[in-house]
Amino acid sequence: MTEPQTTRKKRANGVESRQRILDAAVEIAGERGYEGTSIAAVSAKCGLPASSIYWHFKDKDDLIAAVIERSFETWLAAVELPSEETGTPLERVTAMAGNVARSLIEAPDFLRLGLMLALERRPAEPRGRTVFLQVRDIARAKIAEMARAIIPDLDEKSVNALTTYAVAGGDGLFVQREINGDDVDLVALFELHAQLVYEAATRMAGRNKP
Amino acid sequence: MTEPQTTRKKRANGVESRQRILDAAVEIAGERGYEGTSIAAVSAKCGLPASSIYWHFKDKDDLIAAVIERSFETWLAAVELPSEETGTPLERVTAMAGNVARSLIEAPDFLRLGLMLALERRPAEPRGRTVFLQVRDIARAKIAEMARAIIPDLDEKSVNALTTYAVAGGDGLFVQREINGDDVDLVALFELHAQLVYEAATRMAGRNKP
DNA sequence: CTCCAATTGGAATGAGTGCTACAGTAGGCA
DNA sequence: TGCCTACTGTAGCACTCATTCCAATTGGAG
Repeated sequence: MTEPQTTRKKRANGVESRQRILDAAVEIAGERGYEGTSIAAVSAKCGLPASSIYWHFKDKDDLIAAVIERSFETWLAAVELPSEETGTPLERVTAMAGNVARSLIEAPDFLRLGLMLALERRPAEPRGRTVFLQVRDIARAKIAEMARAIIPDLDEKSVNALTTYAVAGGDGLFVQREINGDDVDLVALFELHAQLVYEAATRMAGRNKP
Repeated sequence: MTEPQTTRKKRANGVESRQRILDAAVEIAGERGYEGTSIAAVSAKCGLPASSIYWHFKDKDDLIAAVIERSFETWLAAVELPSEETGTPLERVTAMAGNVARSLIEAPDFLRLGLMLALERRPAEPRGRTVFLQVRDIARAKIAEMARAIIPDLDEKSVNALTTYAVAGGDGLFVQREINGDDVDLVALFELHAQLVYEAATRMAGRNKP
């Protein structure tokens, strides 16, 4: 308690301040979007003056990008915990979908904010939007890879269409829950989605090599 | 040409001005969202001074709500044109889905702007958001009604889940296209979606009354 | 013509915007 | 002890925001 070892104790509470700023920013940005997130509002919510925000972040764009990055990491931590490796392929896929659904309930900021940024198409694209799209492409690639692994007979065009469809379903179901609230059973709908995509995949594969 | 009959010819070009304002506003709002839509920007784009905008619309909120309403009507006109009444139920459902997809390509403003508003959750909800959610519920009810008509054995819980899933898929696929652009074949994916939902529906019905 | 209402033009208002400059403070290290 | 770096606080800049006021303009009605 007196002496920290590896990372020496920061002289001031700068790290904590940074977190407080990000906490405030993620809340406001999730409520009001990019333009609606004013430095003054973040400052008021976290109790730190604007100059502190500008000490920690280059500008507003940088702040929003950092918010996206951190909320992505939070979400990743929520998804990647358990991964059932047993059971039929359908069971595995369904379990994973349920897992993603639960992680989105637990840490929805990433996708909510990301979709808000993604739908905007302003001339000068905010860095946060770029970050979101990159990170999203990684998730997309993972799904595609899984599809190829489970059903090797699929041609690339089918893999592509199925992956797009799978991601889209996830987005859409998430949006439903954001709109209609807790009476949308996200886990059940994600599991249904996984099942339908899986069946479509096997059918597509069968059409190629019967 | 000399004498109009029912509605007398307006003295000035007020109606056309209103349209020009809405045209400019729908473009900017679709780019930048609610907060990003400034009266000054709309004024610059449509060539009319801010005072004219305030003559036609009570305030910014009123303008955005009007934008939503008009773009909804535009979209409705694009959807409701043809409706195949022949073929198997699956063919009819698929044809309708393709129709919706084409209408969304032709008139995407309504859903793009609506989703942007829907994802925001600011304390004082903008009127435009309310309008969007109401109008969306109507579309939802139509889908549910169609599901009951085509597959009468479905219990209400299944109808509800399937309807939510169907709408969510539509939203999600639309978002994919907004993000990834024209290399997303919206019509094909909507048709795939319709097929999968239809099959899930028949299976659910079979589980009830085999 | 005059009168009136519909519409436009431009300027002004006051609050809020992102952002910066800079002085002040406090902890770790010499 | 004093210096350096990390951070906080105040004040303010230049600009934009939504909104309002009011003086033109325009075109049909009497």
